Amino acid sequence: MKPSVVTIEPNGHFCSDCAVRGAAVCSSLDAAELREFEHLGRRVHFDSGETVFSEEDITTSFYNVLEGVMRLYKLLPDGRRQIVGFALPGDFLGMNISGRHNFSADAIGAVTVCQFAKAPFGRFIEDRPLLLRRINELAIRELSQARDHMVLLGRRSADEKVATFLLGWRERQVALKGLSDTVPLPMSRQDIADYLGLTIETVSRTFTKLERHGVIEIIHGGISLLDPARAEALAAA
Amino acid sequence: MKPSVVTIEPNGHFCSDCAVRGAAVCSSLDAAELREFEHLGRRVHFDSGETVFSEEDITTSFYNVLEGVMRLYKLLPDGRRQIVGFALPGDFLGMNISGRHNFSADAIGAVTVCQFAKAPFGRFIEDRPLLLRRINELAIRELSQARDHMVLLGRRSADEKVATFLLGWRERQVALKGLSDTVPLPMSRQDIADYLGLTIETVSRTFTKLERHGVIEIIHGGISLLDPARAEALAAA
DNA sequence: GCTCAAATTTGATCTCTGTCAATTGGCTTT
DNA sequence: AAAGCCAATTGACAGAGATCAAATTTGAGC
Repeated sequence: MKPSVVTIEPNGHFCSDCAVRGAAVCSSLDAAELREFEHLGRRVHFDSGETVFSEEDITTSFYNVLEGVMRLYKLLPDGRRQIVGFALPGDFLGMNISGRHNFSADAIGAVTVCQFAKAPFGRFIEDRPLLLRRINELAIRELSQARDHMVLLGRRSADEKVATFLLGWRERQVALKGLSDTVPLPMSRQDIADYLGLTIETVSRTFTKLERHGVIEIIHGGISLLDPARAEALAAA
Repeated sequence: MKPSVVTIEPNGHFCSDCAVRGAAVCSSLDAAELREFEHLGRRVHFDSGETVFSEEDITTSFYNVLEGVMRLYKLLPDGRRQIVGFALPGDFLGMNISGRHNFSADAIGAVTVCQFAKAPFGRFIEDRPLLLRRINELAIRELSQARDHMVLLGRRSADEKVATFLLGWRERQVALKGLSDTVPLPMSRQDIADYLGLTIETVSRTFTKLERHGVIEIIHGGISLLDPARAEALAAA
């Protein structure tokens, strides 16, 4: 939204104690490579609502999300928006073949990324097939998720969409922070609507309905999943 | 649909005069590698309607489409279907990280594929980073297409969906067979509906409406694009 | 050419979700 | 605490596309 005010920590971070080490691209590197890799990336912070990169921008960097949540979206000429995904710690952004980003990304809440300039990163990959393999793995995983989301967008009802979203989001939280039935939802209702191909009103009504039926409880900044089994049933339909 | 009757040409085909050489994965191989590669793949034919592989099947092979069209789709438990793409000559199928296919694929009309057993193909890639790079490129391109399709499914009207589909399909035909305003549509209306997240009736009505307005002419086995400019306008909206 | 089945088109109606509008709630600023 | 603002909720209504149903066209055998 607003022009980015970016804070670059000049120095003093180490991959070896990186929060996402193991989950991220860098999991394919050994200790020696990691030390070299360290010099390629810079930690960069973004404040809530800041845009990290925009669709059609020339790709100058790749990004490894370290902390926070980002929304990834595409806009139609008339302003309609489709959120194509939410990025969480461990996600790797910026791959493309056109040399331009094919979606926009902005921070939902405070975000920290590990930013790599495109050229040196490309050179680093060159003779590290394992890293390329890892990147390929991530791309294929995303492709699979994208296809799942197509099914949701094209063939599921509003109720199913919302239930599926809540369960899927919880799943990701669990993978990141461990099991809990309290699901934080840092994104707005509008974000959820644009992710599910619905309107904000329909999302809101569906949340209310789920709450009335005792499936969830709407709490500040998220929901509490009271009846996971019923939610699963709604999602599968 | 029916159990597959597969014809394996025992021998006598050569990558060097393969129709998709250059467009496909193999474009990254040099002459020497190609000769070795030749022994890995077998040409296999599928008749119209035959299933090449099914979602959740253990992945035993990769496929390079040589001729024909395939529909790639996912089913919900209750039978609703979402077609996640159509595969044309040059497309590479079977990549996944779970070891299982994450969609089903069947032949629309007669199809020829170049089939590779998973293990030897994996070994062949092992020490050929260029091939891996090429596969990665294809995955990333598909990912980009998948995201475009999410926008269509989530945020476009029926008219826009159909117009976008016709233009996109024509584009692929052009890339494959050269420019023509006659667009063959080998897939059924139901397939188109399941690709666009619509019903067959809506697709049919939209075709009729486009024809009434002089944008297309519905011809045997396809359409003729009478007014590409107006179609573009409808698609962009 | 004739028959039967399947695909497509067309029509009538319904309903889910969108649109428009007003209200409520939460948070920040003063 | 009051004012102002934005996000979220709720209500009333409308419409795009789905559903149900029937007619028509197309294609495969015979």
